[in-house]
Amino acid sequence: MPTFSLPKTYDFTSTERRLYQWWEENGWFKPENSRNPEGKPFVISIPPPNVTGVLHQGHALFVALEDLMIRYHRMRGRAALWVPGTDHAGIATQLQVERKLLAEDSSREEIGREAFVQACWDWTDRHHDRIVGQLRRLGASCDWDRERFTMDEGLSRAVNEAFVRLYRMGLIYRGEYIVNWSPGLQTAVSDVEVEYSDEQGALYYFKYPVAGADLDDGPGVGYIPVATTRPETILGDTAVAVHPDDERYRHLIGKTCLVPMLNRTIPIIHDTYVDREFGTGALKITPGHDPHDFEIGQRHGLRIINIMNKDATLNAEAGPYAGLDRFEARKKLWADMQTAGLTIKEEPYQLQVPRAQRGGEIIEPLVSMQWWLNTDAMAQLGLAAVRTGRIKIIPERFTKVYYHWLENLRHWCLSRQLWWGHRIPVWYGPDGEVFVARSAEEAQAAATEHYGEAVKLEQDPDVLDTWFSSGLWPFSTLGWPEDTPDLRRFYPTDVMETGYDILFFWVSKMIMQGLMYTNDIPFHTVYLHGLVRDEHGRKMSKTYGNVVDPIEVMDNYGTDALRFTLLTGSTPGNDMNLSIERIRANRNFANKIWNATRFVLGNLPEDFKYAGAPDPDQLDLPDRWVLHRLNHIIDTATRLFESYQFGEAGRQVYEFLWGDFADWTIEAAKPRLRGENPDPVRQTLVYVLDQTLRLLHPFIPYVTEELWQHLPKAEGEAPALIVAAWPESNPAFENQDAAGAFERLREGVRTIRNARREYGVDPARKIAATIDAGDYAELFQTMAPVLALLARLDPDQLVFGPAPAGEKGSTLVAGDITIFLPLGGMVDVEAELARLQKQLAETEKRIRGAEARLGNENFVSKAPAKVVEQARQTLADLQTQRAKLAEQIEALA
RNA sequence: GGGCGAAUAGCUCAGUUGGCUAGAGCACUUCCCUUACAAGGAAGGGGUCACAGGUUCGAGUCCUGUUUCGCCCA
Repeated sequence: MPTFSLPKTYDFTSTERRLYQWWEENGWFKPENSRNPEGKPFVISIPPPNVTGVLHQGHALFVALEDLMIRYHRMRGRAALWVPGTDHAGIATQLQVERKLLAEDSSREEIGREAFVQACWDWTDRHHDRIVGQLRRLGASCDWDRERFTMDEGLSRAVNEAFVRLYRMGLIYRGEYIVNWSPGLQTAVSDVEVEYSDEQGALYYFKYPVAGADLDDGPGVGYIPVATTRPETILGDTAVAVHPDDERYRHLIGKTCLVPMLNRTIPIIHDTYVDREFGTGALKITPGHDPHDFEIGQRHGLRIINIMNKDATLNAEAGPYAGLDRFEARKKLWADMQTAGLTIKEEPYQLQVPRAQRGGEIIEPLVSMQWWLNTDAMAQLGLAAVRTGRIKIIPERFTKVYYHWLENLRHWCLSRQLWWGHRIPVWYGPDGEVFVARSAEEAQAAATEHYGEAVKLEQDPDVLDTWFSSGLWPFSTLGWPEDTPDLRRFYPTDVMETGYDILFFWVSKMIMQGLMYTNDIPFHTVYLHGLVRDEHGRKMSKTYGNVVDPIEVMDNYGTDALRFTLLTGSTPGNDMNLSIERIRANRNFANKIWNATRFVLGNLPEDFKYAGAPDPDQLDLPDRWVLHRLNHIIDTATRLFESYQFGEAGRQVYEFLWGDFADWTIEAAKPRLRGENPDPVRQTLVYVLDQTLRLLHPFIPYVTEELWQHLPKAEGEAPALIVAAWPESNPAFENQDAAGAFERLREGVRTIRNARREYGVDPARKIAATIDAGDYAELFQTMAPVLALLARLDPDQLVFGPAPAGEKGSTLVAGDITIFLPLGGMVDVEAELARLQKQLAETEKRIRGAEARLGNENFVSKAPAKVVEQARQTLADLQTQRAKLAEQIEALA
């Protein structure tokens, strides 16, 4: 009878690659091939992974979420477009290539800039296929024909265009300010690329000698006591500051003191920034090597001394300490000061050490010449876009974080002293004249005009911060600055889905830059996900050895299992703990769907004609019930999708498929499939399964597509689940009565099963039963074969009506249904009595609760009618149950 | 120092306009290879929803405070 045979377990390895290829070959990832190609688009730009990176759970999570949204909207008939691509990841890539050169006993300096950039391209090309292949493996339904790379020609043009525009608006300027310098990487990094770690250090107290006084005259006269965590910066001090109201030091304001060991004369100034409570209450000022000091220095017109070389050794300004590394210099200077009697004490101190986000080395603040972006106006635009609700952030609490950050945004240091990246589109003439242009040719032309003759120009050696090009991503990938058809049709995009950890790095920059150049928001919704941690909530790290490799997981449990775990285990904005146990459970879920489908297909005759949505009037109770439930689950899932509660949607459908469809619908179908009129049962099974596979497709695309392909199709149905229509609830399936009746049947079955266990009835033994179902008697009677199968009753001894008098057995009460099991000698009268009394006690307790509730005038008058009605119904049911129980107890006693 | 999040079963977590006896997976107990599925089925045990107040007819859910842990910002 079966028209084919599916293997007993779902083999994902053979399925996944084949299906992905099939989808792609048919062009279903493209908006042009959606069911409604001219319809409203739904667009996501991928957060471009580092092109040289390796897939981790963060990637897996974002792919799962974004692919889910894309597939959902595609099924809903939107022209869904997911724009893929990768990021050149300036520092990360450069570091990798440098490491490789080092292994070959070479260096970037040795091979030169041009060869180095070429090496980076080679490296990029080699790694590109790996990361992209891994994204594909996750099932990402991106339009690969539209794939972009941040360094490709079009995007590079976009970067230059953006830079030139900002420059002409007067927002980009070159200046010598304090930056976060990474000595190992030999480049400036932006504020967001610095992380502060709490580390044990020391606070060094020492004497700042007052000029013309004697040290021995003590604090406040001979010297000012000062404390610092970085003694080597003393060498760059250009003032000592005290609070203007500080009695201890105010008389010294205007005098000068001498820099220890160097004996440079520096002024003693006053500034309310000084915290009198901290340290000694006096502050050394090093404008060249501390951001706060830099600001104080600007206020007071102090000299800036740079004591450090780019590699963090000290320079000539450090006098005798020149040439020493920063930490050696700290030791030596302190030792010398001890000898000179200038030190007071050292005490342990918890300090916040600035470290590079990449590489982790200690960042040195220092002053250098960089290109800067004035973000004041952009920040206002970015704030307004969210404040007015044009852009919504999910979860909502992150809007506050976003506001706070933008309200305090400082100018953005755009230059990076790297070789891998977008070269800053600035050229210098022989006299230092600046030419900012979209290309070398344009710069040359401008220079020729300026000088009246062709001159040789030098391009700025630096590259731009990677995040500058990433900030253009949602529109540069669609063709901006050209006015392309894609840009017109697909911009603004819809959702930006990414991790909350890059809200500042990236999301804010896309919003600001989008508003700046496109005069529009880049997306209307920002959906932020959390970090994927290990099963005990620890951050995954190679050193811990707790990394759960997505590739390995997919090898062992399948892509669907991984996706479903990530999707149902996470809630927006919260970190999630990923455990293999859970993944295994979800692999089992895939297998459950597989086998449920096997059952359905195995029960279809060869000439089966699928009619689509069944006519409920032709159906039995279990079918009408499951359609009613299906209706509910469709509405619930859709509502949850629309409110971005994907995890909850997945869990609900899971419960439905396993708990309602597999455990009850299929079981209840079994006897009827063997009965006289199996066709309506088959129709229902196919229909419900078809609809459920649709609901699950965005979560677990592979197993659902594979199975859906085997299902019979209605006339004119889509060729693949990926482009099939999202289910809609059907008012004709709404049937509260059938739902209620089947729930009672379920309750009856459960009660019988429970009693069988309690009395130790052999599971294989079919027993007799007399069921008094009251108002449901007729319905139950028609369901006799179903009841018999589910509760393992003997169909020949299944009687409907009142329990026979005087027979030995057990009487079960479930609501208004009474079931008598003639178990004869297995039943002990006393135990039976005790069981019934226990149930009666419980029932009475609940009745008291319900009565108290309904007796409350306020509840009846204030609670919604629906809730009150439900409470009354519950009470009535309980009262019926109580009466039946009392009856039984009396009969036994 | 400021802000945010978490605290619910042994473990990992759901629980979003406040409304049935607070759910799931894993683990646990007992039983079953019943022709869809042992990656399964059936029946169970297990929770003072961190603590203390408050609002409300009704609070895991809202408000205030406290404790512990984590994150972000300065």
